[in-house]
Amino acid sequence: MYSLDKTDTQLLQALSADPRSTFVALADTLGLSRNTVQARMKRLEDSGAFLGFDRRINPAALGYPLTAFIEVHVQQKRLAQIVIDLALIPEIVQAHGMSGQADLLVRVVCTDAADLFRIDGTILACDGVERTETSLAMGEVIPYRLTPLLDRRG
Amino acid sequence: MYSLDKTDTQLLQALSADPRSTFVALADTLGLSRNTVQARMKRLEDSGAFLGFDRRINPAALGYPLTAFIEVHVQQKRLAQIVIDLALIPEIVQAHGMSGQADLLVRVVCTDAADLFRIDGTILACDGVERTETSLAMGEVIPYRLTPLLDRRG
DNA sequence: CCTGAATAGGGCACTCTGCTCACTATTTTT
DNA sequence: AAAAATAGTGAGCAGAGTGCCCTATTCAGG
Repeated sequence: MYSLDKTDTQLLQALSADPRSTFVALADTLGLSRNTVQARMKRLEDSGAFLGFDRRINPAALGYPLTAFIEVHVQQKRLAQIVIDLALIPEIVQAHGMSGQADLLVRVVCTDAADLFRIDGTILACDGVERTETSLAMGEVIPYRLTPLLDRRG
Repeated sequence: MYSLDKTDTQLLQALSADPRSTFVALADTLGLSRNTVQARMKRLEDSGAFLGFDRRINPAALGYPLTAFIEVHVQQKRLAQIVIDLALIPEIVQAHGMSGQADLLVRVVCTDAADLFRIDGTILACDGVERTETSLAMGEVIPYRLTPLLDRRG
C-alpha cells in the first residue's frame, strides 16, 4: 500500500481547499512543476486515495428538504436480502452495516414528516426487519470535512 | 424557489452518471446546444441545487480505515458549546444535530479500535456530554446515491 | 398581434489537458 | 565506485473545453 508523503498531503490539502482547482493552479500553489503535480495526482488516483469526483446535488432542490437517520434491527441471517430490498427504496440515500446496537444505519431524505412515516413503514415491511428507530436530522452541525486530519500531518 | 423541470432532471442524471462530464458532452448527450446547457447549469448553480464540488478523498488512504457513528447525549442547553468543542476533534468528520433518542450523531474515522476508544473518551470529556453510544461501521452497504430519486422524476 | 423566454448556432480568445522529449538531481542497487 | 532506477524540471504542441458575445428562430402567454 502506497503511503502519502508530505507533498501528497499538501496536494490533498490544496484540493480540499478548492476541489475545482486545476493542475496548473496546484503546481503554482505548491511551487512545483505541472508535470510533477500531474504525475503525483495520477499516482494518488491509482493508489485509491480518491474515491472519485462529485458534483454534490442538494436533495432539498429535488424536493426533499428533510434528512433522517433510521436504525434498523434485523434478523441477521437475512441481512443480505434485506440490503437488496432496501436498495429498492429510492428515498434511502445511504446505508451502513453496523456492529453495535443496530444492524443497519440508514440515511433517508423525505418531503415531510408524513413522508418519513411512510418510508419507515416501507422499511418495516421488508421481510426480516424487526424494528426501526427513527431520528430526524435537525441540521449538519459539522459539515463533512477531512481538513483537520490533513492539517495534522502538516 | 426555483423548481426543476424535466430537462434539469436529465442534466442532473447525466451529471450523477459522470460528474466529470463537460458541458459539451452534456449537450451532446441530451441533444441540446452547448449554450442551453451552460445557461441551465448556471441557473442550477445559482438556485442552490449544487452543494459544491468534491474530489472525494479516501480516509483509508490517510491512515484511517475505520468509520464509526457515535450517538451523543448532552445537556441540551450546552449544545452550542459542545458543538464547538467537538469541532476541535479532528477525527470527527461530520456531525448532525438530531431530534430523537440522541442529540447528536457524530461520524468519526479512526486507525483502530483503541483509537476509537480514545476518541470516544475525548467526546465524553467535553463539558455537558452525558453519554455516548458507539457503533462501528462494518461497511457502506448502500453507497451515497441520489440516482433513484432522480430516476423517479424521469 | 406583440413580447419575452428558451433555444440554437456561430464565432473568438483563452486556458487546461494529455502527451512527449530532453536534461538534471538524488537515491538505490549492483 | 559505477550503473540504474526514480523524481523533478522545463519546454513544446495539438486538441478540447470554457466563458463570453451576438443573432436568429420558435413558441407560449398577455
